[in-house]
Amino acid sequence: MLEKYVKILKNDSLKVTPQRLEILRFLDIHKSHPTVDEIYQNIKKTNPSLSKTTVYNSLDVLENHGIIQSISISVSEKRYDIKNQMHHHFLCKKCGRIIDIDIKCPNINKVIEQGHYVEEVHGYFKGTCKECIKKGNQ
Amino acid sequence: MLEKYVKILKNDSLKVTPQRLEILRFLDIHKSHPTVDEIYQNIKKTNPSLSKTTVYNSLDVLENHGIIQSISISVSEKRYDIKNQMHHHFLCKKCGRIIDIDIKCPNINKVIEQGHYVEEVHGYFKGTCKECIKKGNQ
DNA sequence: GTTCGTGCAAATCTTTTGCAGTTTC
DNA sequence: GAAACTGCAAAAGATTTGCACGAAC
Repeated sequence: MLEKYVKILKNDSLKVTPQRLEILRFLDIHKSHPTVDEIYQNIKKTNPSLSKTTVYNSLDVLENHGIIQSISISVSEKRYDIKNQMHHHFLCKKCGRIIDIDIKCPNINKVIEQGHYVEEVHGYFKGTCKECIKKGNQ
Repeated sequence: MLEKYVKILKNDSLKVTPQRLEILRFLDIHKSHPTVDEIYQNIKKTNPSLSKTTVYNSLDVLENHGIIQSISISVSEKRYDIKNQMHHHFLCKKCGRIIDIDIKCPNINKVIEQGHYVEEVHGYFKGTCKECIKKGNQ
């Protein structure tokens, strides 16, 4: 898995550092849309010298190169996600989880018709997730 | 126009204060999706005693009662918007404007089919707006 | 008169900046 | 060896909290 990211970093002429690889590995394994602090705290366990500044720097660089994306689904902090095939997000207001929604890009053609050039589409849905409904979680 | 909002506040058994009315009036007139600070600075001009805490408090209350909505289209601060009929948002990466997009709710049925209960849908599009394309704004 | 809202100051939390030292290529 | 990256400490920016006073009903 790491070879894939080594290749991606090199292709973008970014330096391959252990910190960047750990962040990418973490995002690849944990599809939980973690916050900056969650990423930092977890990687710090095995790399105690890690600094939060590096996490911020790396996430910025990786996002600018389109390798990861940030999700700002109106919770206090930003969350991050590996940018694989296009998908959207559902925020459960009951349990707070953010769930991937794999549907086609919503009416993008209508926006293009209006004359704008569209590079990104983010669909954010909010409500109560399937599991919370089952559990009767109010 | 203010009568409309007096009625809405009373219906929700919220107290009708000049601060809340001014905030609602500001959001109703300026469809520019202002930040907390923009709202604060503008209303302060005519109501010098206004405090930013009150702006935060009022926006929270109004959002929780579904009268306004916040937009977190991955710019640093939250932005606010009167919640009228469903619409989505386009962020121009060149000029920074947020433009209302009046299209039908993107594939919401697909999400409902997956078993979730959907209350809100926010479509965020990013790219270059019509005007910036015309101007050749890079 | 009671409840709710406002405004101030201080605190908290997230993110950014400047810079010296280190690593990558 | 040059350019890029890391990590620390300090700064900045946004938002929240506690609380006394004031306004709304």
